[in-house]
Amino acid sequence: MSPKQQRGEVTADLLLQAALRVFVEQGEQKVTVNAVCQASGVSLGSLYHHFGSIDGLFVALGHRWLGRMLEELTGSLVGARDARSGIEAVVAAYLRFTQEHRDAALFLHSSYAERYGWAQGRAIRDAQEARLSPVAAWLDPLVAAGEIAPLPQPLVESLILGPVVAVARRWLAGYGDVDLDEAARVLPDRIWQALRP
Amino acid sequence: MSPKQQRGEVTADLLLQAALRVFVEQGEQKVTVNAVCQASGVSLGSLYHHFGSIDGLFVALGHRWLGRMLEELTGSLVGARDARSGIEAVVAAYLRFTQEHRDAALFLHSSYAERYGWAQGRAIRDAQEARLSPVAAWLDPLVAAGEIAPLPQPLVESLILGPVVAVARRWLAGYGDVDLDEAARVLPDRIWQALRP
DNA sequence: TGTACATCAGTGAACGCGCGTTCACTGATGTAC
DNA sequence: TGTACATCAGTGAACGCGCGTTCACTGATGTAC
Repeated sequence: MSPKQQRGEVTADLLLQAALRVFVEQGEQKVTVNAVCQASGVSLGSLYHHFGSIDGLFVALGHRWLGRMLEELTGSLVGARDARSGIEAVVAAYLRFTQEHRDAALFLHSSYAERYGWAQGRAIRDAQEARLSPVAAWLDPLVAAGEIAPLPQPLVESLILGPVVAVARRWLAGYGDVDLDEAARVLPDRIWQALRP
Repeated sequence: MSPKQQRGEVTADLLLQAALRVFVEQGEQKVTVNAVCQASGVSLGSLYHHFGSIDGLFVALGHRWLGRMLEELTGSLVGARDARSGIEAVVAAYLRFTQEHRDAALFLHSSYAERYGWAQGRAIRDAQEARLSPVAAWLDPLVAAGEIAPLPQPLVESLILGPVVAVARRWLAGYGDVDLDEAARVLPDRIWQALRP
């Protein structure tokens, strides 16, 4: 299924880009094979050649952007020495990604993630755990070392990512009542206050 | 459109219940007119008589449950004297609602809310503001009085509801790694630490 | 370097299915006198 | 209390549209010798 020639890669990329564009501009319901083909200039047959089905296209789109998002989060944690700086890094990375890839962030925050998980059955578990994996893996030793309050891991994660996701969703909704830069400045300290031992 | 006879109300209720059931059991995609009619034992024509369209049914379902949820949150704040007790009340109310109405909570946390908003155009603004309205209205004077840290209102809301929503979503996903009762016990204090002046 | 062949990539007409919706109708309920 | 009538509620066959998918085919690219 993965392209073996360069032009194949280009075509697949055109389709993925078009799918995201249609999703953002026209809504999830309108992401049909015809709409994507028309928006990309690629033929119907090519879509099936590369992705097998419209669901396959969705899965590939989610895979691509979830992967890129995770890279950002993982990368942001590499240089973090203590809990505080790590929290700051993750918050900043999440909000920066949201700002720089608004379309993809809208897609990732949509119901797609759920259906993607459902369709994949067990994969929902892995996918979801993978999603939080870099953050969770980074947190575990800190909680054990007493640098973070002794709470169950899911609660720690929720206290960190919950406010960030909420702010991101609000910004994505486009009310204009949220400033991501300000949030990146203000939130880490507040979140840290919630987590200190 | 609203029923004028008792049996009409019963029928409409059967349809709303069936729609939620199909949504939870078979997924958003499968909530079709035929599926809902079959699950409810109500005829196709009746669905259209009461709701006008499948979208109308969705809108009514969202309206019903969003309303009930807001009632819970609003009610929980009536007896709250200070910021701490208010936070505790809201967190408890949100998690209790999630636990007691798992199906409805799944629906409310789905992408439906977004499409509902999109379809209604401007109403997205009102709906979303209405959603946070009880909490926001209760917060404003507290921030002004210096009982809560001087942050923009959206950030305060995100710091309160963000972790709660994150925990609720995680519980709804069914990994079984989250205990809502424990969360209701632990989270309020942590959230309060994040918000104290 | 040239030729033959296999594989990959791209195309678009055609198909069938299931969706949302309509409509003409029957039956139940409420109301006026 | 009884009767006539209007409105509300319920029914399901029928329709048309657009969806995802298939398929037989052409063209491009890579490879073996």
